Amino acid sequence: MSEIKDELNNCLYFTSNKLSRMIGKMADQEFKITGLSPTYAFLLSIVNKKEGIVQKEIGEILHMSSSTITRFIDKLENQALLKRVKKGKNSLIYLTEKGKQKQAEIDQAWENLHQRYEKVIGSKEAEIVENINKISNQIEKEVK
Amino acid sequence: MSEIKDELNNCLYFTSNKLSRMIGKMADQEFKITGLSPTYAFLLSIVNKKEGIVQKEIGEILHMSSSTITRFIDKLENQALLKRVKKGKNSLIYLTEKGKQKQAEIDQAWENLHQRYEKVIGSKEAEIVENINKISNQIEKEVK
DNA sequence: AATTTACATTTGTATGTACAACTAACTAAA
DNA sequence: TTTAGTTAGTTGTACATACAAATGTAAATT
Repeated sequence: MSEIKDELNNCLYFTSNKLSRMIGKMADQEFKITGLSPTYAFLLSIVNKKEGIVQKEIGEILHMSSSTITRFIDKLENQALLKRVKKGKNSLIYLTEKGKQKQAEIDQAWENLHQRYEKVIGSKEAEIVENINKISNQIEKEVK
Repeated sequence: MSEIKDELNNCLYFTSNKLSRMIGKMADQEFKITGLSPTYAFLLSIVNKKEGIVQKEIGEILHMSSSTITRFIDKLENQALLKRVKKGKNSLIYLTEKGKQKQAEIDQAWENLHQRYEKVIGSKEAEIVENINKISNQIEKEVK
């Protein structure tokens, strides 16, 4: 019984799933002030940094499949936070005024989230995040 | 543009989501031989270690909500891999013969998964997993 | 014993995400 | 310039997961 717990806790698949769900909850809480879930907010930030970006590139930045990006953009377009401009086979994405105005809230939420988890995990934060990032990139290569 | 990538890569929420999706893919591949997805397989292993376990405890071990566990068990029961025995307000969970026979495959898949990602992330493996585990436990406390 | 409170499980519903199949548009080769 | 191949985006469908409300059962209080 406690063996199986140990086995799970030694499993990268299991622990990183767990971490993802937990930090996800924290992020949901902090991004509540924006009325968006964190990933949607990040997508908006990406467009904010590069108006006219194409969907494919958004997918690459977020490491998400293009169908997922289509769906996210559908929703954000419905909420009038961004708009598509079709150009040949591409869709160029731009923020609306309303989308631009969200940005301040998003930045705030993002900062709050960082501060909150930094308080929990302490000073090793940067190192840990970097490690996680490195591993996931390696696995990404291995897996596709 | 590259700034936003950096910002994302420094964000624990984002990186751990990414890691979770990537290792998830790897795990799906390795658990294909069992005909189950990894979490279902883990659930079966838990029951295997403790026949008659109640659902609540399974949820605690897997750190998942009880409704999720209900749904998982529904499916595994449909596949005749385990069965519920109602006892008062509890459901006691037991493996069927078929469920017991799966166990060897599951252990194999699990081992294959470990070996595969160990090859990728190298010798720091244990340390990294432990770190992730610690962090997610801390965050879990903070967040509920 | 009757009533309230607490707890375990289930159900309804919603969200994030992926894959495979499809369409539309561009590119290269014949 | 027609044909074949490639790429970007969309749609259908499916799965994991959560939360809140509902149900059923047990325990505690009156």
